[in-house]
Amino acid sequence: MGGGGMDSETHNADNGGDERFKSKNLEAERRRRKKLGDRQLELRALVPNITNMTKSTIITDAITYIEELKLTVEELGNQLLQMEATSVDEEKIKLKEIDDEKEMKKHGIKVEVEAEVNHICGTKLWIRVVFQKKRGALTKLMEAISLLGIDLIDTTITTSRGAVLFTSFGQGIRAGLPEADQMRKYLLEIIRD
Amino acid sequence: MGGGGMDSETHNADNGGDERFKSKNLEAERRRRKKLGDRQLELRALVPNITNMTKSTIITDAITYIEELKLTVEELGNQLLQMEATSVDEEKIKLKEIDDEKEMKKHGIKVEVEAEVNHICGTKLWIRVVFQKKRGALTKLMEAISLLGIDLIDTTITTSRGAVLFTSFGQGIRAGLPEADQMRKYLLEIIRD
DNA sequence: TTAAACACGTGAATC
DNA sequence: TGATTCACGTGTTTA
Repeated sequence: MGGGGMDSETHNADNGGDERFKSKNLEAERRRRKKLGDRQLELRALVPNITNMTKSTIITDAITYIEELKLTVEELGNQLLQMEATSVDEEKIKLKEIDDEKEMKKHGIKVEVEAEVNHICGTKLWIRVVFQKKRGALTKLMEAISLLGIDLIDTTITTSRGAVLFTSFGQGIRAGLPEADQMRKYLLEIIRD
Repeated sequence: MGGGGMDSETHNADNGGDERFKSKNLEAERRRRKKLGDRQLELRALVPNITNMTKSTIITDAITYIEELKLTVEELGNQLLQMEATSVDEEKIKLKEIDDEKEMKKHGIKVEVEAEVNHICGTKLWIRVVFQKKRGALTKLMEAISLLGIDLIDTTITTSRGAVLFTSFGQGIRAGLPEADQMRKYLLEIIRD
């Protein structure tokens, strides 16, 4: 930590222990340097990727760090935008489902799920299911019916005011078809989820 | 732009017009200052919110800017994480779709396939599919239609002599409904596989 | 030793 | 004016 450029040759032998000249801004300049040094230290502490301790490199590292952060922000923003764009449809669907639910309630359809299974003759049967419209519900219902071993001969599906009416005439393909009431309860469970 | 702290009192009258002393590192120090100044300028150019042109404030502004960027990155990351968490279902659906496709190929419906998709008005459309009866085929078809973003308003399914006639009146729930012919080909692929 | 980095005190400039 | 900032040349330290 060397002394400054203050002229060291003009040593004052005549002035004794007194100070030589003392610029007015000497102390102020010291404060300024101190402050600046502190700032640089703070900046250095904030930047993670430090290549060197020198003053120039601190600033350089800070620059590269800022650029990295900017890039990261941009990338994240893009990803988020893309995500939002793709999930807009999902949101719409959900909103539509809510609308369906509200509409259904508005029209006083209180019965959430209703199922009826009737044997007709032999393995022939008749199914009627009423439920609130919901994504995947119909597919699950048909899958369940298929798993019960029922072949759908003639089916009508009608959607109205957020409700779905499923009516079908079918036939069991296996010998041991379950009881009607059992099937009904099973289908109810499926639809109720 | 004043001259430096070089001792001005030790003025050399004897050396005439020649340079006075010229420290060895004078030029190097000039280069160093130049470089440092350039870095600071670069940093200043990179930071948008500049409160003051002074050297200290440039660094201060850079610090606050970095902190802002960090915060922004964190926020965006959290949002993205949340979004990804909510869109996991979407991924699951897609994976399930692939699985179902494989399973469908295992079951296989190879003959007698016919599909027709007609736009009616806006997102409303009419679908007709004829195919050979096979276990699970109907379920897959309905799931495919659901995946296309089509709400089935009114549907009739009739089975006769091993063939299935599927007729439906539906409506797209998403904005970007594919072209009729495209959907037709998609349904054909689903059924044929 | 050389070369680079640094802190210092100072004069000038800016507000 | 007075307070503050800056660039400069220098001596010293460090690698």
